[in-house]
Amino acid sequence: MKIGELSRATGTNIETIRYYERIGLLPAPDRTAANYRSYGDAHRSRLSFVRHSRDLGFTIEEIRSLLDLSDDPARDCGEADRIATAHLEQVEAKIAQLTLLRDELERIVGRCRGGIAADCRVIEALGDHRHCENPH
Amino acid sequence: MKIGELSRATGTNIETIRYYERIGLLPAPDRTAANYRSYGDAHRSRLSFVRHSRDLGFTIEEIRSLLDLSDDPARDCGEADRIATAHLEQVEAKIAQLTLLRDELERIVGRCRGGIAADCRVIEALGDHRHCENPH
DNA sequence: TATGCACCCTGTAGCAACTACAGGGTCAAG
DNA sequence: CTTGACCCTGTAGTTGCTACAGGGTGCATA
Repeated sequence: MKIGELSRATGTNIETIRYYERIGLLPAPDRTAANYRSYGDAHRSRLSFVRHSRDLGFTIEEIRSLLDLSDDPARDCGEADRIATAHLEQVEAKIAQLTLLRDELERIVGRCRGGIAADCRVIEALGDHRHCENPH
Repeated sequence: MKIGELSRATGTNIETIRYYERIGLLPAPDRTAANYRSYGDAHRSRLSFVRHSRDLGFTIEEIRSLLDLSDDPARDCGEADRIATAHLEQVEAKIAQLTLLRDELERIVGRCRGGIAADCRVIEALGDHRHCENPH
């Protein structure tokens, strides 16, 4: 399969596939006589793994570790669980932070009554942290 | 006030202050005889505005628009409200997305019973989107 | 007077994770 | 034989900083 097909099969931008190869996340595939990349099923499932992990918010380095693990089926699986657990904690922390932020924005938004900027409570609130009720 | 003082007064990295000046977010201050930047209260409150807005997740370009508005007190304030409302909606969308993601990660994490990678359900789940219950 | 240290300056390069060209080659259909 | 879709490499841009390298300034202390 050529790069365009792999791109469609996995929903990945062509440039991104080449980027993953360049940084060593995907192995370099064979080439055709015309120097086109030629992929097989192993490439497709590896790329799916990468995309799915990226969609779940794992970093490239985390994915690299996860791929190393799955490349060596004899290794201890606990490491994969640790990476995923740590990532889950990060996501939870991010949600908590964004929730505080949302509450603060809700307080700020809608206080504007359509006057002129000099009287704007939105601008006033942005300029002065003391108007906030939460740390953020 | 020199840049180090402004840095401490606003909790902003010195390099970041110079960066904001370079991209035109902060006006270039006067210089001392030794070519040191010399800031006044107007700079400090403008920088506080920028920092606070960044903490609330506004982009540099959004902040640029908000600053333009506050620089011209006669202008219509509705624009500030529109920017803040749009931003709030983005934050809400991000929270919703991260929540789906968290649910998915929770399903994946903890399924590992400490075996070997070949049997790892974490790795299996990452490789196959069909194990997911949500879009993400 | 020397010298040490904290502070300041400019300019450039790095980070993550792509994305977007420019400038070229290949291949099948009409 | 040309058109159009596809592929190649290499480099530069994106956001919002952060981190040097290599130098200058200013003040207190030995």
